[in-house]
Amino acid sequence: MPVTDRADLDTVLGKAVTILRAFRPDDRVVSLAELVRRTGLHKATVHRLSGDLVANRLLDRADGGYRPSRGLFELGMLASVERSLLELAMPFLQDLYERTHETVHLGVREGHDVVYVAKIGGHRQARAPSRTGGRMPLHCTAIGKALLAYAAPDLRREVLTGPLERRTPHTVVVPSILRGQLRRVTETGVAFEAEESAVGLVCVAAPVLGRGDEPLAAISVAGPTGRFRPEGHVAAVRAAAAALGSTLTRRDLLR
Amino acid sequence: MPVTDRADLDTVLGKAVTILRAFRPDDRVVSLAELVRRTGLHKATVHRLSGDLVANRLLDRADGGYRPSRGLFELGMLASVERSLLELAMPFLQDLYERTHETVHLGVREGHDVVYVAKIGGHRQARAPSRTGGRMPLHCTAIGKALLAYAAPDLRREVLTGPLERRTPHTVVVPSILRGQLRRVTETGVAFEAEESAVGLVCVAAPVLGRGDEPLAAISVAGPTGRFRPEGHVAAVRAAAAALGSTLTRRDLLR
DNA sequence: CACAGCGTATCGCTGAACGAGACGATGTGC
DNA sequence: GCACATCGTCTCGTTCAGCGATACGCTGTG
Repeated sequence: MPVTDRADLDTVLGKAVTILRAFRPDDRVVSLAELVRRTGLHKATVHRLSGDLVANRLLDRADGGYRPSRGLFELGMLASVERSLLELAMPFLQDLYERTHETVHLGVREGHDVVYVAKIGGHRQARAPSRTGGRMPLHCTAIGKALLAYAAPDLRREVLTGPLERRTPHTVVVPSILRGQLRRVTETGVAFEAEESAVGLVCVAAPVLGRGDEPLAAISVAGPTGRFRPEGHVAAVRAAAAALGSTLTRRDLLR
Repeated sequence: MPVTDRADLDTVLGKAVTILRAFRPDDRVVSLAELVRRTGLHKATVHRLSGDLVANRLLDRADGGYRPSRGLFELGMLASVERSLLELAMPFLQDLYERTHETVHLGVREGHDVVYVAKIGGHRQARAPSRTGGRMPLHCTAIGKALLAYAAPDLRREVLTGPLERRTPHTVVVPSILRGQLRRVTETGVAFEAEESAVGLVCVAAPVLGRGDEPLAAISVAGPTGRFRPEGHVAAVRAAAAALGSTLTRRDLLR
């Protein structure tokens, strides 16, 4: 029921963007027919526009279909805000990784989702569904809870009253419980997640606070259930987030 | 004289892409007038299309202009080849960083350029002009030389006979000298760069070889002139590249 | 005050984009 | 073997989205 940010389908540009967004992170190639199905556009239109997108180097032809190209990757990296945030954050994420040797995430809020700006991990990387540039609902991830706990009350209310999508059997879908968790986050400065977004994954996160009201981002450390003890990394995550926060404040990263 | 991949300016899509590509990595916001100047398109056209791009969440309005948005970043991350390469490579890049604590790059070839797919660094990061998603000419970077030395003879000839752009006083612009360097690269398995792309920056790289002829990518370690001794990292870079190469081969990263 | 540069808005004209539909190739079940 | 479905590609007449010349108002600036 969200006012889906659906692109304007009456304009060429809108259709092209719709086609691009029809690709999902995990498919290698998508056939013309599949694109038609996903977008709901006319076959001839998708055929023609896909051809144009290839000509403009936003898509590649491959086997029996299309896939997003390197040119699209390059374009995406022009997003200045993400890039400068990423570049400033990288040293701190590296430190954190080196201290923990677990999967480290950096995420920002967009609507009711968290968008992962960076994900770094080593060989024994947890099987996390997160991807750089990917999305997850706020309410079922540690990063999301960290962002939500420190966000504007209006936003928090919105999320708490809206439907809380169940991702795993452990996802917290009861508003009152979630509210309690968020209160604890503001008390302790860290947020936890226990297999709420993906089975087998636990996580601890801390918000990156700037001068403004809304947190600028959040940092998390994730690992597999069992071996990984999130409590053991509280100090490290908190320190990394705080250090990044004061750096960003000093550099005055504008909204 | 390269058949510049200039987008088709007779189509809406081509113009839109042209506008997007008019943004440079380092500008925060770009005014309408500046976009008009850079693209050569009509003022009214840029005005209208920029509006459409904002409506489709590929651009943001900011202060007195536009800038690439988070939506564009997300789209870019759909590029599957880059993403899967990046995800498989990350652990090895992390190891390399941890061993060296210097700036680590992963790059692939695109035309006569290297495109950086990843860049990780710590606090004492070298002041490198490289950026994730950015480009550099092949002939003046360590990664580029590594890719070039192992590339198809045709490509090597093309680059060597074409103009060799001078980036710094140290850029190698004499074909015969460059050819000699490339020969040494194939003999030793590593490529060097000494302030050839940016003053104050030295670099050592090794190719990531797969089953095919063309190298899949290259890995480099970079640091500031003076303190940083590239020779000291030869073994580490070579090891990382080899390990990644065999992993990619095993996983059969196609094309 | 004159002028230049900017963002925005208007408005007829025209050709790019549209989508119904045809067509050939391939695959699949009977 | 045939009937049928699915797919990618292409054609073609219609029409409306996109076009750009032009105008306007709002800055600064000499």
